[in-house]
Amino acid sequence: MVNTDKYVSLDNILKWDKILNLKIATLSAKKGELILEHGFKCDYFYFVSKGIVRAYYYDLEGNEVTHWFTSENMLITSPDSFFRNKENIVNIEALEDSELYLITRNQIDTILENIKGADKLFLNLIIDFTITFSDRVRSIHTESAEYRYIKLIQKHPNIFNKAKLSHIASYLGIRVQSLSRIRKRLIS
Amino acid sequence: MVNTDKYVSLDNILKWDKILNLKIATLSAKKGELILEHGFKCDYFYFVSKGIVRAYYYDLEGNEVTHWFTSENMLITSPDSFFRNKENIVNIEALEDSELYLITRNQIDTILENIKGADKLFLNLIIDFTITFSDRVRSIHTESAEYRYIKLIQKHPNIFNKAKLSHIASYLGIRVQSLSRIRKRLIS
DNA sequence: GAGTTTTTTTACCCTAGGTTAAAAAATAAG
DNA sequence: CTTATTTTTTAACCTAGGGTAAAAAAACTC
Repeated sequence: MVNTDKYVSLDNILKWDKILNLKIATLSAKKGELILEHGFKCDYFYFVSKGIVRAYYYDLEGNEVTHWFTSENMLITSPDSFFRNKENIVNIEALEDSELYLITRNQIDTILENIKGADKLFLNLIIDFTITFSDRVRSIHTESAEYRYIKLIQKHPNIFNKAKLSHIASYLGIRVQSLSRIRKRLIS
Repeated sequence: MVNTDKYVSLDNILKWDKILNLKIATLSAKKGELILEHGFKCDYFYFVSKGIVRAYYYDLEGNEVTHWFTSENMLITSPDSFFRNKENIVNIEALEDSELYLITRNQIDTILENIKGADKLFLNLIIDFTITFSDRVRSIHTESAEYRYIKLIQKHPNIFNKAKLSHIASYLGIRVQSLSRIRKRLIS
């Protein structure tokens, strides 16, 4: 029962599901389909085993704002709804046909209570979330939209080649038109 | 040895220190003193038992940019240095005379291995970090600097009445002059 | 409490990105 | 293919905040 992995992986999930008989649910989502809708509670930690998904919310004018992207073998949820029981504000949609594992809080508790070392895996998972968002704040505050766009495309071509420009623009905190302007500037 | 608290508190730290003989170090920092300097590793999770501290880094032009503030009974660290062993980029300074407990990774491991329920406390702690930063990104992308300034002052008067305007401005992602302009607009 | 240093405000002009609207290009649907 | 729809680009003008510099106010220092 010793676990030597460093992250919560699909292998782990399948193993835990089998050992503890958790009956973790799965979900197939077609391109464009909503996986989670805002306004309710978020009951799952979603593990994306296939595809790419996008979380977004609306600003005061009703524009979609991309919060983050998640691709294969990564987890996504609405932290303050899933962990703190607040009303969920994000929508999660599939950017291409996707497959997900839906893990509940109870299942996580069961895993934490029965699998030695799982606490460190989940801790590491959440630490990665923290580092990612923390660095995102730093990036927004110290780097230009143009620089951040270039960095994104280079670092995550798989994600950003599938996303619409409007998704990327709002992820960067700018309008599509501005991103288009930036792209034009980059070509010449 | 059952632990019913929800967060990593000073009480917890003192109790763990006693039970496990961790010999957690303490640090007194005078107003203006640096608690952590960038360029090295960050070896501690800092628990602020008294005072207010500020974490900041430098942008490409050499301007200080406030990353976050931490006041009494809260923890602060450089997540990707402390947890991932990267070179630390933040400086942490005392905004007033402060007292801190310095917790090492080994001490945390010892706590996790010996105290039943501590895993959930640390998990909750890191989840709060994630929620805070995640919401900060949302806030930056959907709310004006003026609105975010008003919100800060109302929500954390204790912190933001002690900080210089330049600290608050860079926390908001704007220049002091712009914050000054916003403040003038708010008076009239 | 006069003088020095730091912080905050003000003012002027500048720029990245916003807004609105329309054209062009790419996708999807028949 | 052809048409309809969605996405991306372009353009003209607007605005929040940036850059520079200097004045005013506040906070230390001796």
